[in-house]
Formats: sequence, structure tokens, C-alpha cells
Amino acid sequence: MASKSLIQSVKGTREFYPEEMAQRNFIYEKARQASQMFGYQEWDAPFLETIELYAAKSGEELVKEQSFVFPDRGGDLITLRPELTPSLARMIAQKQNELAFPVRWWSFGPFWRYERPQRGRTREFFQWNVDMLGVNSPEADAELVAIAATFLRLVGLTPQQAAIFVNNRRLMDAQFDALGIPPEKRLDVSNAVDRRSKMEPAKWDEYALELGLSPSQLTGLKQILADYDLWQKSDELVRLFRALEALGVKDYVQFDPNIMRGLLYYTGTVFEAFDVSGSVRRAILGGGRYDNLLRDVGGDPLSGVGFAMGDVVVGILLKEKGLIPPFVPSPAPVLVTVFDDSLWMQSYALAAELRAAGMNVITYPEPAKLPKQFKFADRMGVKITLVLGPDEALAGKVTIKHLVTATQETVSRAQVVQAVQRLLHST
RNA sequence: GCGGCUGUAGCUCAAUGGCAGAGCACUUGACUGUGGAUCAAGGUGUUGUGGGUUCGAGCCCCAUCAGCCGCCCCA
Repeated sequence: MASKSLIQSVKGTREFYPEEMAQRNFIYEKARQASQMFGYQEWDAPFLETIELYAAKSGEELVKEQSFVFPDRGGDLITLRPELTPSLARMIAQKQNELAFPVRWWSFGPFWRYERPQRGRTREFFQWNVDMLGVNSPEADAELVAIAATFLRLVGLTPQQAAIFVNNRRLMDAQFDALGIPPEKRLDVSNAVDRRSKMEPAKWDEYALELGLSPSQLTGLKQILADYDLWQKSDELVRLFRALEALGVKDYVQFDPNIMRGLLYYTGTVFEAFDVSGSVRRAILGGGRYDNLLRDVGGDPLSGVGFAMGDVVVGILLKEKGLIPPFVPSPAPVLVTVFDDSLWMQSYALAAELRAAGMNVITYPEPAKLPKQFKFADRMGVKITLVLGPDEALAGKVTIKHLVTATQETVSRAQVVQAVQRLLHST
């Protein structure tokens, strides 16, 4: 096996051959389109950060177990960024008095987490982040949900294929209070709710009782989690859904009391998108409102709302549903053949002329038999192939073959550019 | 970090402990001025890697690496 002698890639990293690169760019382009449709600006943060940035705010597990950390040559501990939010908080805090609020920013870049690779999870991935800071309202939350929904629509995922499930932390806290669940148990109970869909009902009941819930509290909790009209008791959610309807994305969004999200810093609206057909069980994207983000890095208190989407899960989904545009091996739709040594430079000059007219053009890199050159053109997905052979050279002409329709014509050298342009536009 | 499954041609996969296989793809030719189609001839290979058991290992055992499934966590 040839790979035996090759040095392996680092575990969990990904190699982007042109086909995979096209897929990554497709996701990037749609993320950008959705972001810009709502007026968000692209930004980015360092890929390398000190470990202190995350130690201050992120969950312990994320820093201790799931980050790539290594000493630099000076002995400082450097982290390959596992998430973007702490960097965002710092950058906002640094310019808190100069920025025009609300800040609407989006970003798409690489992140690293030292986890066990699996389907839908790698150690190196790209993540789309969208945040709005400085406005604390359900309508602002709705805008972020709408951006996520717009992305789903732009990539061709229908509401029947992918849906966004929304809940509200404050609503759930109020419900927990009503059941007499003390505030210090909220986190445990939230985690239990998060885990519920993965456990067998009987085992989950057992687990919930072990957390210290009374049987009546458990019964009450299960009633809450089955109540899909519960959102009507939350003013915030009522306003959120009203705004989603006005924004034209309500068909993608449902209330679900089972959505909690593990992250500590969410304080209000939380949401997650899933593949409804159930092929990939992981969340496509997730986010929510966070109130105290900047305070923790030394800035003035500032509320924000945002979400993040990894490229891996959505990539699997898009591939499965056949939503990735067909891959074209060459970005050039035109190939100029090279007939023989004596006509080689004339072919190159012809190619240069077409390029000067704004077209992407590849040449065959050396003289070769025409069948070989046409075969290559076919494999590259080229639409038009030009032949400048002895007959054409003598007559001052060029033969243009359209590979898609299998038709060809011979035109005078002076008319080649126009003729090729016409052909390209007609298909 | 924990538990389980898998690893054979470039790809998808077969072979009871007893001589390396199929389809697709690839190369060349039939076609010396025209791609896909057809036909013919062909490399298709240290059976992931390193040990062990055995007269003999793709198959059994151990280790290791990688991928996949679950736990944990999350995008």
C-alpha cells in the first residue's frame, strides 16, 4: 500500500482535496450570504490565544480536556482556539466606547478541540459564528434565529429536513421554581433534561430521582417537558415567535421545552437546529442569549445573542441530501489544445487572447494526440475546446468544439473571442 | 479519557487455517485531426503496522495505529 510509506496526517485533522474544498467554500458562501443579508460584518480573531483567556470563562472541561495546549519557545502556554466567544468578548471590551452598537458581526474560521474523532466530529473544524451585542430583546433573538433559518433555506434544506428548536432559560427556571426545585439544582436538572432523549425512559426517571427530585417533582417536570404550548406562558417567547412570523421564517422554528443547552452562560433564549429526518443525531447549530459576557473579561456589562455552526455536521447532511453543487474539476470552461511543436506558441497566444477578454482558459501543457487532449478536457469538465491545427493555421481560422452539445464550427481567427463568448453565454 | 465493532486493489466489497478474487475506476491499443460509448490486452496487492501460535495465518492470539458506533462533551 502506498500510504504505508507516507507520513500520516495528524489524527482528527482534515485534508481538503479540491472537491472537499468546493464543499467547504459552498458552506462558507451561504454563511456569508445569510450574514450579509441581515447586515452583519465579517471579522476574525487570533487562532492562537493564551490559555488564560479560556480559563477565565469557558467550562473547565473545555480547557482541561478538550483544548490543544502547548508551550511556545518562551515557555508560555498557547491554546489553539476551541471557541470564539472569549475572543469576541475581549475585542468588544477593548473598543467598547468606540463601537457603534448594536454590533452585528459574523465569522467563519478554524477551531480545534482535542476530542475523540467520530462521524460528525473532528479535532479540526470550521465554525460559523454570528453575534449581535448591545440589544437585549426577544426581537433581537428572533433576528439570530432568522439568520440561521435563512442559511438552512439558502443551502436547500427544507423545514421538513432541518428545524430549529427554541426554548427559554428564564421560562424553565420559573417552571422549576413552581415545582419547588431549588436554584442550586437547576444546573443538574438542566443537564438531565439535555440528556433525556438519549436515555431510556425508566433509566431517566431513576436518574432524576437520584438527583434529589421528589416523585411529584419528577411527574411535574415530565408534564412540563411534554407541554409544547408552554411558550405561551413566556412573554419573551410570545414576542419571539411573533417576530419570527414577521421575518418570514416561522416554518423552520418550533418551541421545544427539552432544549436546554449545556453552556452555563446562556440566560434567556436558547436554540438548536437538528436534522429532522434523524440521520445525524448531532446538532447542526446552536446558540442563545448571554447576558454577562463582557463583565467576565473586565468590560462593562453588555448583553448579546449569537449562535455557532460547525461545518462538519451540516456538510454530512448536505452531501446526503445531494445539495452540494456538482463539482467541476477545472474553473476554466475553455481548453485550448496544442496540435504540435510548430503550433504550440500560437495556441498559447490564442489562450492569452481569450484570457484578456475575461475568460478562464486552460491550455494543454504540451503537444499530444488530440484524443488524449479531448479526454483530458472531458475529465476537467471543460465545456469548449479549441483546435488550432495545420488546416486552421493555413486558413487563418480556429475550430471551436462544444463538448456539451457535441457540435463544432470553424471561425476566422478574428472572430474567435466573440464566438466563444457567445457559446459560453448560451449554456 | 472509558466501552464495543472494523481494517483485503485507487474505490465498493468477497475468500471453511491450505495457491489472491469480482465490479467500477486506471494505463495502453482498436482510432496518426476530435471527449463520454463499445471491444481487447493489461500493473490492479508487503491483506493497516509489529510481534506470536501453527507444517502453513487475510482468517486464531497480543500489541499498536487509524476509522466507525456508543459514553463524556459539544459545533
